[in-house]
Amino acid sequence: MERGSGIAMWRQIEDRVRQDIIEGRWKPGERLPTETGLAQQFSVNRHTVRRALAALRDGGLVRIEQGRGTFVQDDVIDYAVTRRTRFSENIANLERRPSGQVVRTATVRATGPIAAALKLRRGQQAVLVEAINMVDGRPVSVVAHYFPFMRFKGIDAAYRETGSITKSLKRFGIDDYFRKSSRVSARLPDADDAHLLNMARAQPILFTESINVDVDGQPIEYSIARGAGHRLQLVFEF
Amino acid sequence: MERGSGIAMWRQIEDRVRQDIIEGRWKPGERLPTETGLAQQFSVNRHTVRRALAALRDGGLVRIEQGRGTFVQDDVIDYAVTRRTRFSENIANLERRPSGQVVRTATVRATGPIAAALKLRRGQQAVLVEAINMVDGRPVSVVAHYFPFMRFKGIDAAYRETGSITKSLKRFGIDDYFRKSSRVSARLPDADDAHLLNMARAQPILFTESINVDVDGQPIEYSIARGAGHRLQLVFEF
DNA sequence: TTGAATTTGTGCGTATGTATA
DNA sequence: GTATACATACGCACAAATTCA
Repeated sequence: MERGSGIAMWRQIEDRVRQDIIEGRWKPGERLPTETGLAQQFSVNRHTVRRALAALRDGGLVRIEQGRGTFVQDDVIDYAVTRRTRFSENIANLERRPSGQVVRTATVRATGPIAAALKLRRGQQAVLVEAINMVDGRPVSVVAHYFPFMRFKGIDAAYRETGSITKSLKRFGIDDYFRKSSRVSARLPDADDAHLLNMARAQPILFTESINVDVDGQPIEYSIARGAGHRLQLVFEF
Repeated sequence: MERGSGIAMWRQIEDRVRQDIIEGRWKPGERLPTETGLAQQFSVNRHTVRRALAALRDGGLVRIEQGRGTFVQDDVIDYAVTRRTRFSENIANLERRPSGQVVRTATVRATGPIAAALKLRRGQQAVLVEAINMVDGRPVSVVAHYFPFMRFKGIDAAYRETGSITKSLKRFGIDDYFRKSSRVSARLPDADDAHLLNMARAQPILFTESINVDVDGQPIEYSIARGAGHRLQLVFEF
C-alpha cells in the first residue's frame, strides 16, 4: 500500500482484497469488514474503499448488499448449450438442483425480432412466459419465452403447473425439439433484471437470444435469456 | 428531472442522456458536452453527472476519454460462430474490412487448460500468438492463440507475415479445420485488454475459450478471446 | 409494532493529479 | 507552457435498507 506510487489507492486496495479472496483468507459467502472498517485499516477515505469494492463487484468477486454488508461471491455453473438444450437436465447433470419460478405470463402481439424468429406476420399473437431459472435455490438467469399463440395457446398455464418448458411442450404434442441458433452478447442488466438475479447493476450479464424448432424445423419458441455473468458459463459443443 | 422523487438524480440523468442517444439527438461518434457543462445543465454537482456517465459507459452507450471528452459509441458486429469459423471471411461477409495486428508471440510451456485442450503433457511446449482483431481499423477482440509446438513450430512467423490464422495453418499442411467447442462468459477486462480494445475497464467483455481441431479431430489450436462486449455479438448456429 | 443502531447508497464541495490539445 | 477535461481523493451530511432489541 503506497501513496504517490503512480497506482491509484483504490486500485491497490482492489488488488489486495482480490488476492486475499483468491488465496482463501476470505472464503465464498463470508462477509468482509464494513466499508468504514476497511477505510481505517487502509488509512483512506470511505469513498476510496467503495471504489475498490465496486471494482471487485464488477469483477464478480464480491456482492454488495445495502444495509447488510459486502460478501465474497460463490462459484460458477457450466451451462452446456447444444442442439438439445434442456435446463433441468443440464443442471441435474452437474449434480445440482434446478428449479423455476414464473415472473409473468402474457399474450402479446409479435413485433420485429419475435415475429421474425417465430415466422409470424407482424401483429399475430404470441404467448410470453417469463421465468427465473434457479440452481440450488439461487437465481442464475431470467428468461422470456415466446411461443406462437395459434399452436401453443394455454402453454403459460402448463408452465405454471409443470415449471418446465420441455414438459409444457409435451402437452402440445412436441416430444422433441432442437435449438436452431443462439446470439450471445455481454451487457449490463437493467434495474429489474439486476433485482431478479440478486446482482449489482454494474455486474455483466450474458444476454442470449435463442430459437428452438420442432422436428420439422418449424420455430416453436424464441427466448431472450439474461444470465448472471459471473455465475454462468455457456459451453457450446459443435 | 425531479429531486426527492425516490429516484436518484444520477439515474434520472442517465436515463435522460440514454434517451437522447437512442432517439438520435446525439449521434454515434459525437462528443457530449463536458461534465461541467452537463452539471450546470442539470443543476447538479459534477460528481453526480460523472456517475450517470459511468453508468452509460458501463452500458456501452458512451466512451469516456481522459483529457478529450465523452463520446457516443458506435454500432455492433454480428460474429458468426459455426463449426467452420474464420475471422476474415466472417467480417468480409458483413461487408466490412477485417485486419489483424500481432501483440506478441512466444513459446510457452503448456499448463492446465492449455495442455488439456491441446492434449499435451504438462511441460510440453506450445506456441503463443496474441493478436488484435480489427474491423474497419477498430479493435473488436484480443485473442491468444496456442498451437502445439511440435507440429507448428514457426507458425508465429507465418502469422506475422500473413496476418491470418487460416493462411498460417495452410503452410503447415492444414487445408481445413473445425471448431470443436467454445466456452463463453461475460467479464470485465483487465487493464491491458481494456487498453488494447480502447474501452473502459467497467465495460463488459465476451470471454471465449475455443478449441479448433483438424479433419482427424486432433486439436491444433486453443484460443482465449476477449471481445468488446458492446461492439460484438456472437451468433451460434446449430 | 416501534425505534435505534448498523451498513451501504447518494450527493455536495473542494483540492490535486494526469492526459490532451 | 497554458488551458481544458477527465481521474483520484478527502470530508461531511443525509437517505435507504437491514437487523435486532
